[in-house]
Amino acid sequence: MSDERRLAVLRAIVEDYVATQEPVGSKALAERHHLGVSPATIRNDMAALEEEGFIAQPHTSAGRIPTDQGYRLFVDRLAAVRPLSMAEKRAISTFLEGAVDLDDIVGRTVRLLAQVTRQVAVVQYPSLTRSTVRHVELLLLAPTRAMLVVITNTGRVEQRIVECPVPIDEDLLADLRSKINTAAVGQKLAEVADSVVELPDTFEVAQRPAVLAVVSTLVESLVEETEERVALGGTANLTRFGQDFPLTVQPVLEALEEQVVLMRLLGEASMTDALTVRIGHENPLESLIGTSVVTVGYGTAEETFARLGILGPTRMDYPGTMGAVRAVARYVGRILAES
Amino acid sequence: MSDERRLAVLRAIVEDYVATQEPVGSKALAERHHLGVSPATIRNDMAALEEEGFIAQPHTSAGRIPTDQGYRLFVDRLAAVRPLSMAEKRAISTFLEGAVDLDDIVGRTVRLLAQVTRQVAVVQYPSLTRSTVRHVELLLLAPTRAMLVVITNTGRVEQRIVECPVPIDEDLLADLRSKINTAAVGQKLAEVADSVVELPDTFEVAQRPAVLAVVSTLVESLVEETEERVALGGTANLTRFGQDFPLTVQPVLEALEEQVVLMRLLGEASMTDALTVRIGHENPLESLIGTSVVTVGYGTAEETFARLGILGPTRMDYPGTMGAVRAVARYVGRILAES
DNA sequence: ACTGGCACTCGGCCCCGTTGAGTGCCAGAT
DNA sequence: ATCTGGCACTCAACGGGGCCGAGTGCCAGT
Repeated sequence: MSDERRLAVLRAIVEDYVATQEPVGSKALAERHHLGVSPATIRNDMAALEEEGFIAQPHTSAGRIPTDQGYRLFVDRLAAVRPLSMAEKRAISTFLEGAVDLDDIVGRTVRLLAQVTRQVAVVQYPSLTRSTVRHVELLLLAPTRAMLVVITNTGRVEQRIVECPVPIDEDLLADLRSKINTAAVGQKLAEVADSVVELPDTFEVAQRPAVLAVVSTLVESLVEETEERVALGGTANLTRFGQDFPLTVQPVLEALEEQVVLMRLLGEASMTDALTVRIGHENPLESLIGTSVVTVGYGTAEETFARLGILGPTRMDYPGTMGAVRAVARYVGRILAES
Repeated sequence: MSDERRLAVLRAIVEDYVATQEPVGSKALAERHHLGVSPATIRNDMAALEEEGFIAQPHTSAGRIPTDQGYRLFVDRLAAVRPLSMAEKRAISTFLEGAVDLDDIVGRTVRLLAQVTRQVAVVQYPSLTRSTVRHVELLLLAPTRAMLVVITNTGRVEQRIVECPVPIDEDLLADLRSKINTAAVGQKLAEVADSVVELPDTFEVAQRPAVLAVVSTLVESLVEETEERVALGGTANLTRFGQDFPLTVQPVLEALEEQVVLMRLLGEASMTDALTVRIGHENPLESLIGTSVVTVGYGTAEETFARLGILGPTRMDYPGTMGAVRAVARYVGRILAES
């Protein structure tokens, strides 16, 4: 029994099932995909595939549907990422061109992804961990109250209010400002803490409390704000999945409301820019049975900013979805590199 | 036929239907609510109520359910806003106390509302139109590039990059900064444009291009950023509404993804702080048949910052929901006033 | 190693009778 | 006048029975 044909049968099953959403039987398979064998032969192959755990039958007398394992094999060995048409590419490009700031870029991206893939889209904001400091500004709001503004190379701006134990004067502030900038500009956020920790020592003792307040707020904000943000869109697409899926809609919606969960879905530590597909049980959440997650990193050639991707039922069009996700990621990376 | 009893019957129907989600019949009504009359009498009242359009029967031989008009009457004349228990109030208070910045406050509020009402929650960010300028800061990033930061009394911070046709020096910038602040601080955002428009005239001709660039960016940003933002949460609650509602889940989810639509839901121009209830067709969207929107303004005693509210099926617990929405709004207003 | 044939299983569908909640109406009671 | 009890009627929901057909596994034959 040819091993190749068995794979062909699996591929056919996945493709048909994804297209029709119905268990696919040997007869239909033999007709629609012109593999030159009879239904009976296919049945034997199917029996073998089932034995190995790649497909299953919902009821005794029904067709087969792929298991998570079956999809996995399909994605790994049978599916080529389908590139997008020129028209699609152009549409993506022009839609993203119009963005005016970071929020807008991310917002557009998430809408775009949702629309193109017709799935739920998730986009991480460019990671602060990897971004560098472009400028740090200090403003005096009141004698004992300053404002700290950090601008990153990815266009993100974070601000904090610093309450000072003692009054600060403008001269001190200016001095501090320039020293902080000298120490921090160009550094990755994570490294800034080390660079500024010894700054207070360079000031007179009387000034140290104020300096310390500012520096510690800076360090604290960098650590704290490193927490990643995530944008979400296309949840309406969840309802497209007929009557079988809705039982799962609830937990999925719940999961999607938790930032932390979204972060985990996007692949946690796996900070490569590789296109990854997590199928059903491979996901870190138990409540996501029946759903797959397709993600990829985006950024410039040199560094990955963050990840984006989609979430949908395991029975999705993997080649097309993967192509769309990858294409969108590329354009977003390009746009961000320009700005 | 006593008009009062007819109202009592309507109230009973609404209450029972909201509780059970099933059409309510005359017999059950007579039993559960001890109005001292027989089912037959109630039937007569029901017939009258139906005649007037307050209730309807889904099938010939089924109980009655309230119409949108029926709910309207219920809300207007029969329902008292139910105040929350001490425990609930305390929970709200402590949950909101922990917030660290504006985003956090809004985020917590939306989660809180969703949880307390078990509906979809919507919270407008404090309106920039009504807020005032607390401080304007100018930083020189490069000789022809400045950064403009506007801090409002509601804690919101907006920043813009200003590209200058000619180099600016620090002295000019300092002068401009102080003049802008003198003119703008304390003003409502909408009024700032008028206050600063003549500023360029007070500078030397050579400096005007630079000043103009900054001022026009300021004005532009104030106009543009007046666009309201909205936070959304609790969409998972949409799935609670059994099998009849899900047909409507799709359009609702779609609607909720549009910021503009959300803004309209929250009541557009109706910038009072009054608790308002829009029932079914009263909503500005056709796709929201079967859903009601309960909103209220929040802010300080003097001014309303924005609105917040929830969205759920017309068959909701109005007294409880209204109470919860109002209570949350009060606490949010208080928190914002403090900070 | 593949194919055609065959018996078998079982979910989906349609038809149909039963059930029971709920209604409207009317004649009688208060 | 107003309410009540009784009564006939309607109709959605439920469940059982029978049919159909897609799909399977197995086996004997090419």
